[in-house]
Amino acid sequence: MTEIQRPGALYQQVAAAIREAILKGEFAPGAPLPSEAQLIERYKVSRPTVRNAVAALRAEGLIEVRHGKGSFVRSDGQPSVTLDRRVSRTSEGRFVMPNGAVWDEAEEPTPYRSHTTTATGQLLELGAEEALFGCDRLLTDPASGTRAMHRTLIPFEVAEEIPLLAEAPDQRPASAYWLLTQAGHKLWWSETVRARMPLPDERTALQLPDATPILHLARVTHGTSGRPLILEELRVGADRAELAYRITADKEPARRARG
Amino acid sequence: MTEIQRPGALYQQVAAAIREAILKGEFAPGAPLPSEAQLIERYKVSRPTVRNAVAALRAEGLIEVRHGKGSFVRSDGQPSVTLDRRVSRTSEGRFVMPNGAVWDEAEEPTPYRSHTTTATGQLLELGAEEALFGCDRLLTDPASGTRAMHRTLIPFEVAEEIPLLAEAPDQRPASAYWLLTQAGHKLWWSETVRARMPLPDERTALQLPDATPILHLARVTHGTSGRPLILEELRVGADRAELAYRITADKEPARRARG
DNA sequence: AGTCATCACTCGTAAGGACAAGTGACGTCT
DNA sequence: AGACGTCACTTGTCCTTACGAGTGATGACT
Repeated sequence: MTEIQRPGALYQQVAAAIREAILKGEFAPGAPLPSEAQLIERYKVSRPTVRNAVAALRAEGLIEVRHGKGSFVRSDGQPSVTLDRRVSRTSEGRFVMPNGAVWDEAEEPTPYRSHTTTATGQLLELGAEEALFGCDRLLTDPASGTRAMHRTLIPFEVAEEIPLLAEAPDQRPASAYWLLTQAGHKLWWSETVRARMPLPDERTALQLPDATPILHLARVTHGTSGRPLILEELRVGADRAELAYRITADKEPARRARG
Repeated sequence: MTEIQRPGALYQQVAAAIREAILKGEFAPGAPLPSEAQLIERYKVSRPTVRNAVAALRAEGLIEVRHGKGSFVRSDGQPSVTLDRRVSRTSEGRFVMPNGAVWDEAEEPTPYRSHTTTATGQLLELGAEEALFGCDRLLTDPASGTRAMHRTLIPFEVAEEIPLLAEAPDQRPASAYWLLTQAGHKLWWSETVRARMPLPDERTALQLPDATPILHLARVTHGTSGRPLILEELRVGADRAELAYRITADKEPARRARG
């Protein structure tokens, strides 16, 4: 290491030096970084040290490494898709998902029967092991290449009350909303948002690059009856998508807290 | 490696074996994993290979490593705080932030003068380098230990029109909302949500563990005039916090798209 | 001219050794 | 009994060496 000795570990000094160089603009977004061999010579350190530094920057999401080609500065790029999470209705009363147009289904969805887990049971205000319909979709946005995993869960009890719902649990959510409305429900939704690192299967299914978290949404449809009607889950790579909400002031007192 | 040879790299096989063992419940959340030495003996591989495998699991957020103590299974814990992102008003019309009660300010906030960047300028529908007031806060929730970074940005032009706003730009957002309302504005908000890996300074400020993304919110306050009034940014570790929104159907046609 | 082998470059994987540094318990000394 | 040093354990850092594997250009062969 030819330079500073400050922050501690050698590889961190190297990482910091490269990070500075990038942020200073010495390496433009998309441009290749020096190869490992060059970094070894530049900073007079061994290869593991260089690789350790590169790994750190990779974990930060600052660079991207391609086998056989080199390391490249990641464009600090904004997400290319904004998912508008509002629910709109046409003048005839039909539901329109603002982003419904851009999503394409990769495969024909096939509904299945399953049961609530502790997590999904809590969101649906049911116990564990309660029967429900499920339907998974892999959505893609051809324009941006964004992928997302969508899951619809409908409790048996709810499906039984809405005949058409039980016959075709593979419908898109907007259809289910319409059926529920025709059954006399006035709908509203609660949505929770989390971010976490993807599991290995999510990484491959969503084709995520390194150091890319996913946004994990859970939307619960509420009707006029007390209990939740539908649970939808959406998982999407945070490198590609951002969410948009609209908020208006309401008069209800604040409640809710968990922990 | 004493077992399977399938997926490719040795360290990935080791990582997969450990991952399986964890998910199978062989190691309970919070329990210590075998030490590196034990893993070396168990799988008959070298130390770098074991460390590589452990590093992979760490990047997945599955385990946590403490220097001098060992590796531990991370509790797949749900976030301990749910941030209700609604805006409520009391019967007198005052604004109440649902989570305002739990947040504590670590230091006295000091407002400053700054300028829009391309990112903040776009959200405020201003150009770059436009003058504005800024005020940063480090929020903490003593009960859960959750930390968050909050920033308020108010364009000069807006502050000039609302006298009290310009005199005390360090007020909490609810106060600013109140002043805007008294100036005749009927408020609504648009909020965008992103997730990304933290920068080094965010990691330390928010005291984030490894492989923990942050949720990055941008809330824009809109009034009766056409232009945005306030921009608030909130950054919080996704291991501790989740977001909650309430959605009602509206009749506006879908718009918006970026990319 | 077109096809394909080769080569030089890149990063990925794996092993081995050595020492530093954090942690906690045990045992000795005061 | 209490304080403190030591020691055995843990992970962290760093080096050397070697080979495997993906990529693209060069050049020879057909």
